[in-house]
Amino acid sequence: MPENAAAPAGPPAAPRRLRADAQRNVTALLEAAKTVFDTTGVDAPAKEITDLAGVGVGTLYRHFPQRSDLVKAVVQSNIDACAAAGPRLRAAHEPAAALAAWLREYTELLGTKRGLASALHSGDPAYEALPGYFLETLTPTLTALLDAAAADGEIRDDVAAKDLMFAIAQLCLPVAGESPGHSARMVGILIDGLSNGPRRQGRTAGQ
Amino acid sequence: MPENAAAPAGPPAAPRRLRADAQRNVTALLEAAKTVFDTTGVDAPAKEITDLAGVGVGTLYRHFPQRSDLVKAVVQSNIDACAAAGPRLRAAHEPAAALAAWLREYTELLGTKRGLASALHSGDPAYEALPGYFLETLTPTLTALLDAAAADGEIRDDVAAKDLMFAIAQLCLPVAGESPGHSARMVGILIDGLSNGPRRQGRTAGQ
DNA sequence: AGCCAAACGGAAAAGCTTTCCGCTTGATTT
DNA sequence: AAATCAAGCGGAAAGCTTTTCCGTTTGGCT
Repeated sequence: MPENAAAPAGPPAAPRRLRADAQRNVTALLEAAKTVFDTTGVDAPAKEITDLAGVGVGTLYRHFPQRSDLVKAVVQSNIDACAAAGPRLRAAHEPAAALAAWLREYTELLGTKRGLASALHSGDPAYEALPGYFLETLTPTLTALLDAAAADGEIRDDVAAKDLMFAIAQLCLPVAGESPGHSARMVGILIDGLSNGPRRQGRTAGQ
Repeated sequence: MPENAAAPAGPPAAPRRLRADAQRNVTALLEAAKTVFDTTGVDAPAKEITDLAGVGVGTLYRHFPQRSDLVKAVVQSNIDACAAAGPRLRAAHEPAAALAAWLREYTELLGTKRGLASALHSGDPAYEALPGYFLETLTPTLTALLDAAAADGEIRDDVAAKDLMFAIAQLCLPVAGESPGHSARMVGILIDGLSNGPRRQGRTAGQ
């Protein structure tokens, strides 16, 4: 029963329509936070984010009452972006290629956004809802991609979206002493393993 | 002037022997931290810990220069305790029973000490060494238990310690919307699956 | 134009971690 | 047993961060 309009993947939960400048600031903050989290880490001081966004701290805390609300919003935004990539890739590529490309994007979501993994596992009650959001948002996307590729006969049809998501998540867990690209390489092999067709070289390994 | 001395499984790294009262305080702090982390969470203020331990903050920071050092020490202590349980259980029970009991202890280590999982996955460089310590310490313990039970023919002999450890760790990852006992139940099933003997009821399910 | 609630900025408050230093005390020597 | 003194202690204060507060600005509306 969300009756409010225009809140694509909003920050916390917007009960009323935001003023134009406020909406702009929220977007700027989210963007800045994404950048800073990737650069300095999730523990970066709020000041760094507000400076980059060009707003005062008061503005940050108006929209994200707690620091964790901002982290949560960024993670959700990353998840949303990954989900949105599904239809886009499907429109631009053949089913199997779209699937492979999306899985690489998903891998990157897990591997490069350190904040995501730690938020998911932190045990902090503020992030309790995230794993659920993660699954609810991404499972349909992957299911659609899998179904399309399976319908074409390009890949095996006995893999459930959720299983694949978990398996890749598992592969992306950081293991002490492995080079950074290790996870991506393993996932590449897994992706190749989905294929029904003849072995192709360089499809998932190269960029 | 021999400055090297015994440091059983000390806090950070003790280059010289501690004075008796200092040793007592370190122990008290570790004990207090364990309690507080389990109660209030890993983010509990240091004050709560020093109060419970009955020491001043200065004392805490003398022994654990950074907050993360204390967390690290507690995690290591938990790992050590789990490792120490191996020989103890082996002495007190038959091989297969000892193995099952130890795996339950290991499950508890993963499941109830929220701090461990989040420290392992946090990405904070302060905890980088922990996954390695975890494996190095627990793998030999489990290997010994497995070998003993396998030698008796009580369990299958085609399971490597590391694989089992990872599998259980995987089962213990928190999944949104599952009851708290879910992980333990699943692990119980896995443990039963190791057995070569006739199905027994209530061995791993009950407490 | 003029109104005013929404939104802003940033100073101040609150809270945590970490440092500092004068005082206390366990161990050692005499 | 007393003296000595470096190791160790406690807690006040410094340094950072997050969070609150409030006077000022401004977008949306009439």
